Amino acid sequence: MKKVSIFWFRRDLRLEDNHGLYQALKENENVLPLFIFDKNILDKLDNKADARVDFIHDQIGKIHQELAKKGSSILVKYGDPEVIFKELLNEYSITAVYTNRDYEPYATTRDEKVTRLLNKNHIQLHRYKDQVIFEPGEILNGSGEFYKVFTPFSKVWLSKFHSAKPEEFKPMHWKNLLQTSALELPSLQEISFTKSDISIPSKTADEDIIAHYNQTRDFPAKKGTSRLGIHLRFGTISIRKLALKASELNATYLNELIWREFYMMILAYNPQVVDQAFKPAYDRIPWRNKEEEFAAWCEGKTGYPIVDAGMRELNSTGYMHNRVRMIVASFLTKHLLIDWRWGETYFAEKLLDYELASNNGGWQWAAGTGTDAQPYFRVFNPTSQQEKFDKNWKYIKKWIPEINSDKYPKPIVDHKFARQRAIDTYKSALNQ
DNA sequence: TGAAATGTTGGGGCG
DNA sequence: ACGCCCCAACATTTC
Repeated sequence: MKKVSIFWFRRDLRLEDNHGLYQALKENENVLPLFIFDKNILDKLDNKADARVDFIHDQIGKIHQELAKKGSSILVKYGDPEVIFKELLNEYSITAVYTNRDYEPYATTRDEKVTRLLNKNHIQLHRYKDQVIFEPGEILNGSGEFYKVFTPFSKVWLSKFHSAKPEEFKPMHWKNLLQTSALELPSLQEISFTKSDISIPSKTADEDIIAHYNQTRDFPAKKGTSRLGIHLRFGTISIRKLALKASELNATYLNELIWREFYMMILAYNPQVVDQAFKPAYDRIPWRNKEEEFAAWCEGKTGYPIVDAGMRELNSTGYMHNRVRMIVASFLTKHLLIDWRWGETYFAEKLLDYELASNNGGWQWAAGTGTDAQPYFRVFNPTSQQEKFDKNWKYIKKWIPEINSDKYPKPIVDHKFARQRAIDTYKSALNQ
């Protein structure tokens, strides 16, 4: 049996500045890169033309080609990771396994199982910090507890960041890759998926966009946001490089990266937020949950142009501008009084840049149920939001061509009425 | 990273 | 010059 060390790729699909890969190559010879299409995750996706799976498949293909140039290859498997590792133990003499940490509830459980399996075989699973600047537990308050409010968290984050800037992991010791002929990659069909017709934007972060982020980010008709979400999700860019760039270019943008880590930390310490309000009292709200209203929201037929434009952008591109995400989330939870979990699930299915921690945090923020939440009586006015952020109707017209015709629906509910209903409903639920 | 209602202030018109 | 009113602009409170 061939003696190898394994580097297990997950949400870090790049060869440059990859912490775990760097360590594996530095400390071992014959490093075999591995990727597993995780059946546990993929089986839950109903859409078998999911652009994210397509994207991952493409990225693995690119890594495969890059490794071939170095005389190596990536081993790609499809199945339950624990089962796959059992098989690998029979095929290879494994000296160690390296990987980067992932803090989501499922990932944590999976990694514990794999750790137990490997340890039984006297193999270590070495895990490294790679997808964040500061991971859960690194930023705590004076009493050693996690922060429940963003602002003090961000102050500590920034001071730590400025006192010790992250460095790129290089040079990579490529000579320690296992030299092997190219291993076969499974096709999309072999993992039960097909090509999506949604294409993923390139990862070249336009520096101008980041530099002007604070001035342009709120206007959905402009190219004012980086659209790097999916690349942060799957690790096709390095958070270290991006955070350094952000700290040079735009404090507001850097702040968004801190929000990302804030919500990752909140999720790691409070895994129950996946399906419960961070503030338990808010689970007493009697959601109306009208199916037909939810359908109208999903389809972009609420009769509120800024809401409908956002939902249509999401449905046809897998992306929605961040300002509009807040507006549609406020509308669903406040105007229609539909459970934030319904909206969160819909976003999870549609958003290419879907990140559990951020999506959950954002929805709980909008619904007013989360940490550092907006008070429940803050109800976005979809009309004034539109007047502020899309006053020339440019974004709206792009996504709702029939906006001025009689085909466009009348408002699903009167704003003034719905606002009052939301405030009253929240108030009486919380006073119980 | 609200919005709407209510309160305050101060300038200008006017007797 | 003064008081009064109106009202816009801004500030504060309330939901």
